[in-house]
Amino acid sequence: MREEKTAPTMKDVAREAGVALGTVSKVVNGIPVGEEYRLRVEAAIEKLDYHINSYAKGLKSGRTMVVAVLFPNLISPFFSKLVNCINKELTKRNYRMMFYATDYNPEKEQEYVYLAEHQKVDGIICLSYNPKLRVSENVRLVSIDRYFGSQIPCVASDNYGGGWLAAEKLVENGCRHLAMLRIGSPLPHEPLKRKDGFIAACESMGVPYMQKSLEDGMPYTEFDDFLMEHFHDGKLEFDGIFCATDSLAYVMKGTLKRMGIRVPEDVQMIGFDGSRAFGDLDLYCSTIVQPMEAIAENCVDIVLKPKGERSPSLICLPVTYEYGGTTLK
Amino acid sequence: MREEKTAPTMKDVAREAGVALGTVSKVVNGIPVGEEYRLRVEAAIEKLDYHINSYAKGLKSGRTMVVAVLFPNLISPFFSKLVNCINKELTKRNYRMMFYATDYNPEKEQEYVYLAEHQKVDGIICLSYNPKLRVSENVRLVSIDRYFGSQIPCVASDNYGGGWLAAEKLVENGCRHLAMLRIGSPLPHEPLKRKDGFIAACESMGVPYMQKSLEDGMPYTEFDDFLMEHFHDGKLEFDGIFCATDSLAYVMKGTLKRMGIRVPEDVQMIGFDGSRAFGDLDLYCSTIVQPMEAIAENCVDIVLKPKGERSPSLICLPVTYEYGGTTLK
DNA sequence: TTGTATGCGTTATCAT
DNA sequence: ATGATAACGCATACAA
Repeated sequence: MREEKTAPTMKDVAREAGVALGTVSKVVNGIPVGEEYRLRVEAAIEKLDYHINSYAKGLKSGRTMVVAVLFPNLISPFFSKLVNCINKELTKRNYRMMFYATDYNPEKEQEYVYLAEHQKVDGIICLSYNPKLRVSENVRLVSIDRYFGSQIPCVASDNYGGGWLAAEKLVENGCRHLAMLRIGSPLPHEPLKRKDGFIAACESMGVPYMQKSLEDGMPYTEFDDFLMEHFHDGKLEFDGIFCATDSLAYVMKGTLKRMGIRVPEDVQMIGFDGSRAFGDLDLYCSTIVQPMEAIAENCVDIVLKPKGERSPSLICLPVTYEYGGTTLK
Repeated sequence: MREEKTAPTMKDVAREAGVALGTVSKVVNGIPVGEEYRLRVEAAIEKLDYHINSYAKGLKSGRTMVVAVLFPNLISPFFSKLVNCINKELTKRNYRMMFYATDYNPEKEQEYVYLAEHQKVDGIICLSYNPKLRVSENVRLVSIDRYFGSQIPCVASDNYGGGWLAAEKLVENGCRHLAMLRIGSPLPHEPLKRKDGFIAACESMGVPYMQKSLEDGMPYTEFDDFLMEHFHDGKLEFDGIFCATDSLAYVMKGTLKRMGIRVPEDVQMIGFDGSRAFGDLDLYCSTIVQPMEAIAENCVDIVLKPKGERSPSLICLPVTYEYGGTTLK
């Protein structure tokens, strides 16, 4: 009667190949050994269908080839698409991805950062809403969209440039009075710069603008009120709107339609993110597209850098404008 | 000068608490020890900020508290939402999720199944397109939407019932001539039953119907041709369309609009999945909603069942109809 | 260049 | 109930 079948170990391979344990280890890890030995070991590995035990390896070496990725969720298309890119990038480098959903909850974010550290991941990539996230010195952590200080590298889109570009494009398309709508997390983070860039562009071009920021918890209906306040004799006071996200632009498009205001004939609109229906079909609106692949690539590059190596504390990646039906062009 | 700081181990805790190593292990794992000892150990753990090394534990115990999740990608809203639910469900049970994107590639699917096995995950949940996926006996694997035989449990929506429900709802809304559009993977999988249920309902109600299946690689324009063939004198031959997915319904809505056919006035349309813009805003169409949470819960329940325990080989979960603008009600 | 021996942090099996 | 000790599978320093 056969004993309970258990996965073959290096010891088994060594016995099968008639070499020492250490030799097998070297072959497996690509350390040069005699041609003769290597072939024997490889044959034995093949024959026994041997695979290295990543837990034993991780225990011994301290490296686990796993990166933790912390995002609020996978529901929002921006998040899921970015996580998809990060995963692809990690896979390309033979790393695996452990995913944690933080649900926008600062305590969970902190808890999962600790958890991931104790789980001995090789690095953490997080998109955090916790302004005072703490992280141990031992683990590389890369932040997306939130700058935590010069010790923690942050990767983001060029939000400032994107805001600027949005204003420019609206004006290029003939708008003369702009407005910006956004939902303002009260906490500072990179996407806030969308507003700064937008305003700077307006002032630089000498174009009048107004803006409405909603505090985090407020219902979108506040925006409806804002629109109504500036709606006289069937006409809006502005002819171009920059929404801080595509999601917001999508909602406002509905509101405007209900008010009988035509987009883009009466008012043009630009969003931010580059979200597409079903991930790869139509844009929801004309938009400032974030370079997901580049963000992912930079995050992974940095998170996998050797611990000693210094890395930039903030990387801003260029955005582009894309037409999506809510502007003239 | 302090030595390179390294995480405290059970040994450190034991020394600090003045007890034996084994006692610490017991406390950590909730095995009863003397009150006195327990308190001392707990204090030491607190003081040293001790955390168990999951790799050492995994090496010894064989259990890793990690489940591998294999999906084609995280771009499609159906996938990302379902993965989000699965992750939530795993987290609830203190498990972690390792994610692998298979990119619809059968070889990758097989490779990642092997990889996950060798990585000693406690289970695998996969949505696979590989008809001849092989999996070792040692790992629990749960399949979503594809039945691999009675040894591998499969969780799916009640696709047959969903198809039936779609036909019923269209007729209820006044349709008298139905059509079904779908992109047929040539391989058998549960969603194929959408068609079967639809047809059975049509025949049971005595309602005439036609259907168009596209082979996997074909461009959607084939559907345009199909519509044109059945478009005479500004009128379609049918007044109700069931699309096999919301994504398809979304595309067809565009096509119909370009043809000057009004939805839902001229033709009503029902999709399948329950996808929402931005994950939680509007439905793209009237649709048969898949119960994501229930699917996730069942997958996780089964995948975490002890190895010996038998589980059902197929679970079909009830779907619901939801109005989304492309039907009269 | 190859083989041997030790230890990584845990769990589990024993005596005590 | 507690404590000493032997694995778990691998990497590596060191000896041959």
